Amino acid sequence: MLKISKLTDYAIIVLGQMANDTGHTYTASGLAEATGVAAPTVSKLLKILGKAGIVKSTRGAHGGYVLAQSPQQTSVAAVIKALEGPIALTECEGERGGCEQSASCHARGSWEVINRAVRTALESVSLAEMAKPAQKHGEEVFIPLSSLFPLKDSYSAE
Amino acid sequence: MLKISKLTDYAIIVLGQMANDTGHTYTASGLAEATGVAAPTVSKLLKILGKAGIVKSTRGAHGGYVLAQSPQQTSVAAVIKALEGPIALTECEGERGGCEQSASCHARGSWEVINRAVRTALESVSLAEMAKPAQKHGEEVFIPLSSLFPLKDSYSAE
DNA sequence: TTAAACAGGACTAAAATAGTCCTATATGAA
DNA sequence: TTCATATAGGACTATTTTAGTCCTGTTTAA
Repeated sequence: MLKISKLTDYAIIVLGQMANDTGHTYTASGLAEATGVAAPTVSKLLKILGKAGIVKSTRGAHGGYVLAQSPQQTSVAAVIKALEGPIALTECEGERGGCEQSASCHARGSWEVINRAVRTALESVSLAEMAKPAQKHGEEVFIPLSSLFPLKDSYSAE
Repeated sequence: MLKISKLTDYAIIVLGQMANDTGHTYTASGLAEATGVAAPTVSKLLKILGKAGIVKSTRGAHGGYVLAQSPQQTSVAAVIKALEGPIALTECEGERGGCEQSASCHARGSWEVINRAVRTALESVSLAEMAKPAQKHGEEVFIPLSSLFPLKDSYSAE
């Protein structure tokens, strides 16, 4: 499926909650209650997000989690990457020799272009935008996706 | 995972093979041999692609499959859609009431923007481009992805 | 010292995918 | 008419992923 996992979905919701008050330290159980996501699940994903550097944790009494960066600086891409690994629609990226489909895989380069497009789209949306309160979504969303396509340029620049 | 399934991957490879000679009628077993994909698997995916109208089939002796449209007219998005359903990163699309995460899902509208971006990226790449013979992919791929972002416009036009 | 919280894994259950196989139907040719 | 070739459709199993829970250890404030 070309879908994000539920864990990633929950992560966006939980992080969106944390974006409401970046000065506050949130506990896992508190976030679970606030979002309706099961407590062990919230705990699990916060640990992963902690390792990825998306949230910072404080242990011990009065401990908890805060966003490591502002909601504006945290991209959806980073969250997906933390929970699901690098954003690529096919396996044949990164590792060499994984896909030895004889010589029939002319498609690799094209997949890379597609991957890049998807990646850029996801990098262009910040947590702040995802967390915005309902504002008649569907007709009034203005997200700066314009920087998306100098694709050809970024390609040759590499 | 934000990945396409193996079946979809195979489909692109098989369709790429068929794009080589649009006048020729290919049998499932012949395509299996040519691509290295297992015969039952090729057979399975061609049936699905047939239902979706991406290939046309002829039964009986001397039967087989041909592309229903030219490789230029067949988009990667159409192939993914045929095999995996509508392109959407989250479930909360289409059906109403699937995601009753209380009121905490402010994210829906933003997901829709992201979905649209991904969908557009995939619609912008044709089978012809995926099937191109190796041409130093990675520095020489010119794909018309420019039409991608009148996103805001297409939004309000809905 | 104790209670509150995170850290790190281990583990089970459920769901999705991958892959194979069987039977039925259609078609062209001997 | 019969036979070989192919697709149509679906059932089925095994494997892999994902989801979700739980346990044990460590840190810290009161």
